[in-house]
Amino acid sequence: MNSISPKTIERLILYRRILLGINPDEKSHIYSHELAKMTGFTAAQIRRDIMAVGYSGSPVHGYNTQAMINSISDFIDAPEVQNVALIGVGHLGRAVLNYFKGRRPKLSIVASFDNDESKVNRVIQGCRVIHTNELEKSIKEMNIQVAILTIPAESAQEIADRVISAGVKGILNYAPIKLHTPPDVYVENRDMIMAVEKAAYFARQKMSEESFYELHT
Amino acid sequence: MNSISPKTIERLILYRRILLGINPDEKSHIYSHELAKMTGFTAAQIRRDIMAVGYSGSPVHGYNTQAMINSISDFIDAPEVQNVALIGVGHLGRAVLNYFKGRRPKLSIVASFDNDESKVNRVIQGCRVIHTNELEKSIKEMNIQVAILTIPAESAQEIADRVISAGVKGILNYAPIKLHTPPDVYVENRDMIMAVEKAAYFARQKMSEESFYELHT
DNA sequence: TTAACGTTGTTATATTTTTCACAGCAAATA
DNA sequence: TATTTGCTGTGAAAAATATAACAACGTTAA
Repeated sequence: MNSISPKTIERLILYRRILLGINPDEKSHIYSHELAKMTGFTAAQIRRDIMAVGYSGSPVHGYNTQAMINSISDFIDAPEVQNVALIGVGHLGRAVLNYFKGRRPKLSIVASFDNDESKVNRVIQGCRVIHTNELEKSIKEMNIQVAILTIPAESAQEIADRVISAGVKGILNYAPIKLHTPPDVYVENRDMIMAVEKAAYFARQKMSEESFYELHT
Repeated sequence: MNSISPKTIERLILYRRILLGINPDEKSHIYSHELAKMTGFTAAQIRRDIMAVGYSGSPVHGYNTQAMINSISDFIDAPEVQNVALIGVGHLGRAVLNYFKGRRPKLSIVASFDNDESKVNRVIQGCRVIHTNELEKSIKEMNIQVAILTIPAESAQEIADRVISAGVKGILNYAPIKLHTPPDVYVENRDMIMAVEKAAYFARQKMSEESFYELHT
């Protein structure tokens, strides 16, 4: 049972995205160093990652783009469509719905929830809004395993508890709070405030690196 | 020049957030294992990270929350306020503005940009919208070093090039595309589609782990 | 006073992740 | 035919990251 690293998963998802953007009629094959250039990773790392999904390229032509997409998809995607719920139809929720809409055939945001009566039953970004009262019921009915939390920090833990009780196993958490969850639930945190702080910190680092080199040339 | 790892930076930002949420009158000190419980990291790792910022606790009382906040802040924050720009005042942009507003005293989103005439000059989430035509000019005038890109993938590279030409050193990129940037610019990618795919993948993993254990007990 | 306790700071160890380096191979070339 | 070329796949090495382990040390309690 050799588990694959989360970082590799992220990269594989990126490779697939890039490959999907290539017209196979114009370019049926691709070399690891070409993908490296496009993704910013190293060629060796790409070869390693590809190894992990069990696909092999040709030493002469490189990787067949279609075959590689298929291998990655076999590895990453579920055999059938996975249903996803989005909780919190504010600006962020709408943005996610909009970005995501129709992008991944094997993933479908089938329900959105909000406790704002004025939103309930409206269809927003192609998704009908259900009242949060119905959260557990709807999640069970629709067999939803993944939940996206685009709600304020104050309500995040409560909602997390509720979706988990209804059977959700993966949470994408945009609330700037550490969720307390059982070990059989995966949580991916996307803290926007932290992201800005991080970018600002490393921007500063880059600036000081620059002045360092200027001094030493 | 001992550089600190990005992972440690992320954790430090989280520690500070948690510490800021503690009332110092009720709890003036905290032990590494308490922070561990709250953050989900291990106590050893927390002690390590704290070491990196040069703060020391007491073997008896643990860490003084205020002193620790100050040490982390001295380490993470710039001495003066860093100015940040947000480009793309759609749903996502508004969400970021709203989440971020007033959260970090040393970071200020001082300008937002959009090329939709109907938004220009309106004040959205407390920030006046400037036309994208004025991007370079405004960034230089306001001495902005960090840019948040909440725009569609199609325009992301062009905008990135432009903000970099105007002096930006850190980019927080929400567009689902790999930006091509010079080495003296830091890019933090926050790809929402990928985040959903990742959460879905690991949700599935958790489910199969579970059935694995069920079979073997 | 002395011993036991519980925590930090830090060194050592383990683990994970990335990079290097090169054998092996088919095609192109001489 | 023999040689060169330029790729992949992968074992080995290196680098980065996390964990374990424990001395040192006030405090508490006997």
